[in-house]
Amino acid sequence: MKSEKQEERRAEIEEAAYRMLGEKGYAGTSVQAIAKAAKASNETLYNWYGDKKGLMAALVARNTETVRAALAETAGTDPFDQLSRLGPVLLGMVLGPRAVALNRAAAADTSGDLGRAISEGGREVVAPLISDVMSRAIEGGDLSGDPGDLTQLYLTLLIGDLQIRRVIGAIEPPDADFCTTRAETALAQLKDFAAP
Amino acid sequence: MKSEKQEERRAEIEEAAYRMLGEKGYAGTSVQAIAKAAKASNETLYNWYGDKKGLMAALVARNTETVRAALAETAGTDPFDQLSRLGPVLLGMVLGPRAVALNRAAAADTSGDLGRAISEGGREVVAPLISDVMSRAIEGGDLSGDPGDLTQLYLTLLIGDLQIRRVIGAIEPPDADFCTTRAETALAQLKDFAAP
DNA sequence: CAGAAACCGTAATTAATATTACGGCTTGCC
DNA sequence: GGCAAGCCGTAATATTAATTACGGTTTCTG
Repeated sequence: MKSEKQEERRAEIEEAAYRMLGEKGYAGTSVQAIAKAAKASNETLYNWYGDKKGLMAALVARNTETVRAALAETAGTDPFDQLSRLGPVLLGMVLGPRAVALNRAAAADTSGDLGRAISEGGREVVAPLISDVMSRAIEGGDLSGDPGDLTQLYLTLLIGDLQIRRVIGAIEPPDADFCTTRAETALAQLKDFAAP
Repeated sequence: MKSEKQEERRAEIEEAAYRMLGEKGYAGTSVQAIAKAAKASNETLYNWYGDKKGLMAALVARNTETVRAALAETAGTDPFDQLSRLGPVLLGMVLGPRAVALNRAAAADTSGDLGRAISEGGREVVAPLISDVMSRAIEGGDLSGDPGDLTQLYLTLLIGDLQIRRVIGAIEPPDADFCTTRAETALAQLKDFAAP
């Protein structure tokens, strides 16, 4: 109700939740443990979030905001410029601890609610943004094709199956260099595919 | 020990395990439930597989065999022919209930053992197979580039982020048409990209 | 066929954990 | 100041599931 302070508290709690998820995984993270880590009470967590899944949903929402903000930072005039800045950031987030933890939680949710929430807050927020860039590139005569298709292709080339492999623990967290290189490759391939 | 009969029994048990995983997910599937479903005893499961993770590892191994066998079926002389037959099959398996169930189990395994096992039994069995096909295509003058790179690119174009989206429940199981179409697209893009 | 080993059904054991409850302290509001 | 609501620490409840145990039966094995 009193947004100022409580909002801050929520941030702390969700921070703690991320920390626990990262350390112990979804199944290994109890609500009580999160409460203890955040020095909050069990009661508060249940009052605020409803249940464990509700808490996860809140994490997803917060992460969506973070992603949106980070990508907004990369706005630019030249489409390729913007893509080359956006690519590594996006890849880093998609493979970063938060997205991975949330995807693992969603994988454990048989209802599929979390997964859909992630999808809506992730892909469906990012895609329009990239689609805009593609449209500008097409207008500028730098690419040809349908903006939506190009967006899908770019995301495929950029992310590919890296995220699933990261989520199941088959690969280690990548460093910044890797993300940069991969993003460059993806962009180069995109240009090649969709040359006017 | 007595391979004939016990092997059959194991198959039944693992069949039941897959069924339960599909219905209830990893966390929702208890070893007892599997035992009951397979009309086996708890004791037997623990004797044979050690623990729950061991059982999952056995499922992974069995699935590896299935994948290998299915892909071996698609052997052919013309590389593109083979790819166009192999693509839909591979995609169907990767997005099928078994692979999805196992990936979900691996996502819940903080040790990463299952994930690595899946990776070794999946990607690392499939990749050399495709790499061979690529080599033949290159020798025949139908493609150019490095076989390993082309394999990675093909897998990226074919699978992309479909598997993670499927694992978190963001998309429904695909039908055969979808797999066929997507495989055709991936192949076309590969040809386009790696034209000699 | 006898003895042993393996297996089934069923239950005990043990640990967590999601969720609820409660007495006491803080804090904003009148 | 005083009170009402919200929050903390702590504990109770209740359920679930991993793992172990055991008597009775089936199945090998010699």
